[in-house]
Amino acid sequence: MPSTPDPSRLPRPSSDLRKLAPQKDAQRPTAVLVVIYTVIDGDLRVLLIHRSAEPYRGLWAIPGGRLLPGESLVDAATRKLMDETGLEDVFLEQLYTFGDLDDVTPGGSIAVTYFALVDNERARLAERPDWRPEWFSMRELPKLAFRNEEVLHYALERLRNKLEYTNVAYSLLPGRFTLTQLQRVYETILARLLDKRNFRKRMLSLQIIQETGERQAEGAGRPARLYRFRRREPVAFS
Amino acid sequence: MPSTPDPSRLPRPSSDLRKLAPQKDAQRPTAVLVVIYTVIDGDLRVLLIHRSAEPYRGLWAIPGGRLLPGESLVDAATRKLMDETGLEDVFLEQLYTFGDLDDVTPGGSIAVTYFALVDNERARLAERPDWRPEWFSMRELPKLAFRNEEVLHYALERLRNKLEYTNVAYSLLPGRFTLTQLQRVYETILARLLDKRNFRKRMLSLQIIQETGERQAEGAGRPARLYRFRRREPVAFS
DNA sequence: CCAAAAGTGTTTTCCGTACACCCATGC
DNA sequence: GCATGGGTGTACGGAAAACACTTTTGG
Repeated sequence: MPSTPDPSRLPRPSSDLRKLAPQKDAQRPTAVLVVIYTVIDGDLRVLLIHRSAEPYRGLWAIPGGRLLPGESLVDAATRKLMDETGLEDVFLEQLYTFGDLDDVTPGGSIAVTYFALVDNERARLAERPDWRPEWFSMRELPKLAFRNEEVLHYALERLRNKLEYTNVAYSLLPGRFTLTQLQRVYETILARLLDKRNFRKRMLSLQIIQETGERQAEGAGRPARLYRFRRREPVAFS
Repeated sequence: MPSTPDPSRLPRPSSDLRKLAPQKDAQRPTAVLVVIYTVIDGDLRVLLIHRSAEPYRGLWAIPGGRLLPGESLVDAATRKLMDETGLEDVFLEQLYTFGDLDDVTPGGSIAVTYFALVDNERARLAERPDWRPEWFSMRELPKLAFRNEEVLHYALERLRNKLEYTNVAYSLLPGRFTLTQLQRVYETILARLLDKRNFRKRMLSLQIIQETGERQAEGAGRPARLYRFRRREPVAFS
């Protein structure tokens, strides 16, 4: 964006700068990355892409790519998410913009990162021989390209925060779910056990979920009530 | 950043794209903007630059500019802050990355925004006839360029949040200050009155400030004790 | 002595946490 | 009838919120 130029520092003729570093640096390349999380088997997992070419061939990376002409940032993130999971109406939020991930491109590049939460049951991973997507447990990450560890850990921190004071979990669960399922999701992401009674009390008092009237039996044991989120869009508490 | 290319959607020969929209869009120009807040006379103010050239000549805009070759994002923000205020060791944090502010540059541009908090007493605004900087009350903003209103309101929201659970106020006050001064800063930013006793109890119990042993009398009235922040760097509570 | 600003405690309410047993169903 | 998972209430402690008067100084 042009915005305000920089006429303050005096002894810096902009023509000189232009000569030293033309387009290349003034227009550093920009990519959009999307950290996609899901919960499978009580395990927080992240979608990574197997790199089939240099740089970092053979390592794994957060899905992402360049902006298309005329495409907005969030549209690019939405498109990547759709490409990789087939999903669209899920939680997706800008995370952070990194200027220091890329140690390969001369002059560096800029990565605008987003993070998304998907219900594993609904996600359909793209099937391709190269640039293959795969879910990885956050507890056993493979070797990553482009300092992507940093992005993943930052995203996890944000996810944990969001979980505490918003209803983002809606995006990790099917339309109807039991309170135990919901609690498992929370426990998985927060990496600690929660008290069943306190958890239920809190979820119900926050008014973010409601009973459906339906029940679901799984194997032995008393059938569980099914609930749904009142709103399937981000809502912050208090 | 190159990261994972996008080999998923098949019928899109990249050579065609290149023809339709060459460098221009694949490397959309990037600027760094810095929202700089201060508190003057119980008023939250923001530093704006008077635009001396098109586009949006005569309107006011958030200070910002292009990245220099090899410069990191935070370095660019730090440099802008220094250029405009002469200050360096103040609170500065990335805010958000906007892709939709610029309705002038063909193909758009990307604005990575930061926000900073400065002590008005220490700030020395750049003196220049053109691109003149000036403090504006957030309650009486002038006509702004580039949808900058959106950025300012988002920044204010973040500032209010940060104020509640971090010590960022250190960056808005001189090294020594009275509890009443501190309370005024909080009230100004939060736009509501606070209870003196509860405020003091909280500030002291959080252990973020400490007595200096000094006192300060201003006009009539009992002299106030002077305090300082224990740490002049961002710290989150609890 | 009076105006002006600093400083100080107690009570109540609310929320988070700790904690253990009964209920409904399948096999 | 027993194993399995679902479902429930109460007591405690700490933090936030409400609320009014005394103290110290300058003029």
